[in-house]
Amino acid sequence: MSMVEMPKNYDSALEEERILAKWLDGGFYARNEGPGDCTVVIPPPNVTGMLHMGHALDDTIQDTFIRFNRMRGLSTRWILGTDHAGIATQTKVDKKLKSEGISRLEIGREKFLNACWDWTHEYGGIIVEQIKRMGCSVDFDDEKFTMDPDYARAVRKVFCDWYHDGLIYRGKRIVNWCPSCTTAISDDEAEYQDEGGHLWYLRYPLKEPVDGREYIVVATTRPETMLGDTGVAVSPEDPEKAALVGATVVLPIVNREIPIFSDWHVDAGFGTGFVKVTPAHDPNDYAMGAAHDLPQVNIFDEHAVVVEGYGEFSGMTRDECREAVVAWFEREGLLDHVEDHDHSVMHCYRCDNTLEPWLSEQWFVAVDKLKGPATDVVKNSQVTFHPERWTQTYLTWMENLKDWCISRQLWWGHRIPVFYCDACGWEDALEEDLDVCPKCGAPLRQDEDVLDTWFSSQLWTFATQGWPNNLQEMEGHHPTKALVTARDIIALWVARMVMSSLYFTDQIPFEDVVIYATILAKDGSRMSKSKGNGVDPMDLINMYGADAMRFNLLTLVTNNQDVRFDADIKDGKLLGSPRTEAARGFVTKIWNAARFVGMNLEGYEPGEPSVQTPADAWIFSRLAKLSANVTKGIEEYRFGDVARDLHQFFWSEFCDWYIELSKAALKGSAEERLAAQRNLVFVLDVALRLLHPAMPFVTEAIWEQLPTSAGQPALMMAAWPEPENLASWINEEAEKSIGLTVATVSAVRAVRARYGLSPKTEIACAVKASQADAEALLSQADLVRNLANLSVLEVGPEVARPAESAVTVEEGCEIYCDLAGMVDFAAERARLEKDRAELQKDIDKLAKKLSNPGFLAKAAQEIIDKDTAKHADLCDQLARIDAQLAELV
RNA sequence: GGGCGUUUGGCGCAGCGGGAGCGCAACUGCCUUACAAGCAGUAGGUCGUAGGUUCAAAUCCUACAACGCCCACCA
Repeated sequence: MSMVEMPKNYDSALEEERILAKWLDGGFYARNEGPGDCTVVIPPPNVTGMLHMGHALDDTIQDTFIRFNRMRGLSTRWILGTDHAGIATQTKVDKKLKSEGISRLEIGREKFLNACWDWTHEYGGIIVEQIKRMGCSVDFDDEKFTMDPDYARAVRKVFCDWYHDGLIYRGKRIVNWCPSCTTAISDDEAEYQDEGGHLWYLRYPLKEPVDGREYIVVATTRPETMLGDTGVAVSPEDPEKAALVGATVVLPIVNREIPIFSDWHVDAGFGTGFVKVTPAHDPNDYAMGAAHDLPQVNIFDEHAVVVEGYGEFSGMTRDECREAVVAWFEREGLLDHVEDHDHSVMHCYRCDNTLEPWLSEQWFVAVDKLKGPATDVVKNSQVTFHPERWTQTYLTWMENLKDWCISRQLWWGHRIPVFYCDACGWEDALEEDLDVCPKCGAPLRQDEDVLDTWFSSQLWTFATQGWPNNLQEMEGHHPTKALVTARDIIALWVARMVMSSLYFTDQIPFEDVVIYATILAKDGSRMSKSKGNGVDPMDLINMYGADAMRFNLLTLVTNNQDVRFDADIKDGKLLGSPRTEAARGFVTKIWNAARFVGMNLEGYEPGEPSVQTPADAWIFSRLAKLSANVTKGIEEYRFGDVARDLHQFFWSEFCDWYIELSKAALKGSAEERLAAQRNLVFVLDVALRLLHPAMPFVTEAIWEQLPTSAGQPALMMAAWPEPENLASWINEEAEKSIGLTVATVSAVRAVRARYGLSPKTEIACAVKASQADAEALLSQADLVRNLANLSVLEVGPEVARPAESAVTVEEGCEIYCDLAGMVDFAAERARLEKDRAELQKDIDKLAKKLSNPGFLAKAAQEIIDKDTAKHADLCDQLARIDAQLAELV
């Protein structure tokens, strides 16, 4: 296809496939060597499913940033990978197997892991294809996975080093246990949900009456846990109960004798002021139990079913047990009363089951030594958050950080590399497997648990770059430049990467953390599968093209923390997205501007751009400023501003005016035509380069047709228009001069529209302007005549106003359109009077301001000067309108 | 309970101390050979409420309201 043959509409599906193949075949996605480094790691998507709008936004931002830096010649590489997402994937695979009538427990660990790998390959492949279709220039030839052998070695080394350095320890703790997934999950993975519940007031008899009291009353939301009570606590600041401290309670049902003691955890004002203490089933009670040496009685098994030894209650689930216990108390007359009580309950973020605080043996990372350095690098701005406010989120989390439970009772994940000898009690963390005990020779047993997914993904910036075996590979490419991610994993992931990277590489993992807004549905609710209101990025690409989706997404990148995505969805099907459609309109606009240039290239010879007309000087000046704004904007991650700047320039300046202005020159002499061609090609070429990071496909498709691309491999590898190379084009006078042209043409067009005069009707126009302005305008008299369809254009300081004319006052000029015999002047009079009233209002306002002594005394001189000039200008305009009104009969 | 964000024309959003903007939608007129997914023009807002600071407030401060998010706690 040549530029002359470009079809009217850009076929995104056709071009995207072709261009993508060209980029991939060209090997352009591999590392680009150069001075300065811009290595970026993709936040690895979970292999659990398809990409959603969050990924689309995330990846668009990164790709725009990467393409920009690649064009600037930096050493760029965008590292691709996916995350095994332990619990999430295991849940999905479990479900899939269950639907086939297969149970995980039946087939065993090895076969189950094979099923997980199959799943990973299938969905990992889909995700990679989707990333490709978005135009993301990641290094597809070197895809990482958090369970790759190399990666696994890195994970294992980290575990062993921390184990031997004393940062990893094992302990019996209360953890958030999911009885359905039968695993511990971290605090960060637990979700609180408010639920309506009850407070049951239970009577616990005292062994010996105290001051005549035979029983005390405790209030609880979880009566079933009373089977595990080993104490009753009161507040130390509760004088009424002081006498009871030290007394003994006989726990109903189990007849256990338990003490009453005082502890600061207790709030005397809540319930009865007596708290039943169940150290094995509540984090606070655990702490109290530890402080007061209470036994820990575990009443639940891993499925939250009551264990043996509790008579009729054994074998009951939590809920059954609750009912039975309450019934028992009621029957025995020990149920004092019941109140409604709303409270929040922890749920598993995966299966949504109610979590059970459960005492079990788990592995932990001690964070004391890690949090200090990780706090410092953010406080001293080595790591910078964009927008800046997320710094606080990070620091607050870091400050309140508790030891991290890293073991999970799952199969899919990195198995904990701790080996035990049951014969002699030997135990160690090993980087290589060992079969027999080095001490006694007995067979060894490896820990059954796997590591939390975040334990492996915390190494993402360096374990994807050769660490620890090939430190050469990382050299110069770590720290990475930017991490672009969602705010909900600042704590889970970002913070942990900082901690581990500082510990193992002595470097921060990245310099900038870019937090993008959460994309919400049109009505402000979260997009979710269950609601069926989620937008599939692939649907958007199919409907509007990847460039349109990307551009639309970039316009959404502002300081906001949420954005509503304006898409209509019905039953999970995308009906349309007005803003993406508008973005596609922009793509089409770019395509057609290029098509115009292509249609006018006959006789073109390569050559430098040159200023022939004020319009040339003006567009070059605008282009130079655009380059500066776009460059700075991308450097500062202000993608919304960048998108708006590009749109404004290309559409409102280049297309609406420069192309229109160039039409006359294209019809001029051979020299004028050639100069115009060269200038059009030049501006289009630079504009395409500036647009390319945001809209890679359409710009590449056009650019390869441009004469300036001859002999060059691809726009994505072409040089970035550096602001300093264009700065000499900046020309304020030219911008002013085109301002006059625009004002004149607009004035005539407005007059036409106002009086319903056809664009085909020629109008005689006269402009009264200063000598300098008149000269500037006259230099483009032909253009103005053309654009406004004028029969005559008269310009000068002494031009006379035709008797029956419409007058526009703008830019210090008076623009007269001779309308003799064409219109009703009563309307013109009314319009002028309306203008006059508005002017008068502005003048009064300004006059008031300028007569305010406070303003004159305190305002900056330049503001005063500006307002004074403005006031004079408005008064001048008013005088002109008055004069015109006087002349209108 | 602590923190954060948002509130600007019908819709989606910029602006964040000196005369209220953009895109879409609306209305009017144009099929002007790059583009009707276009062009030209018009209309529409006392910038959530109430105070305060300032010569000057959409913009800064305080309180309040609505909506949303995060963290903590809830025997």
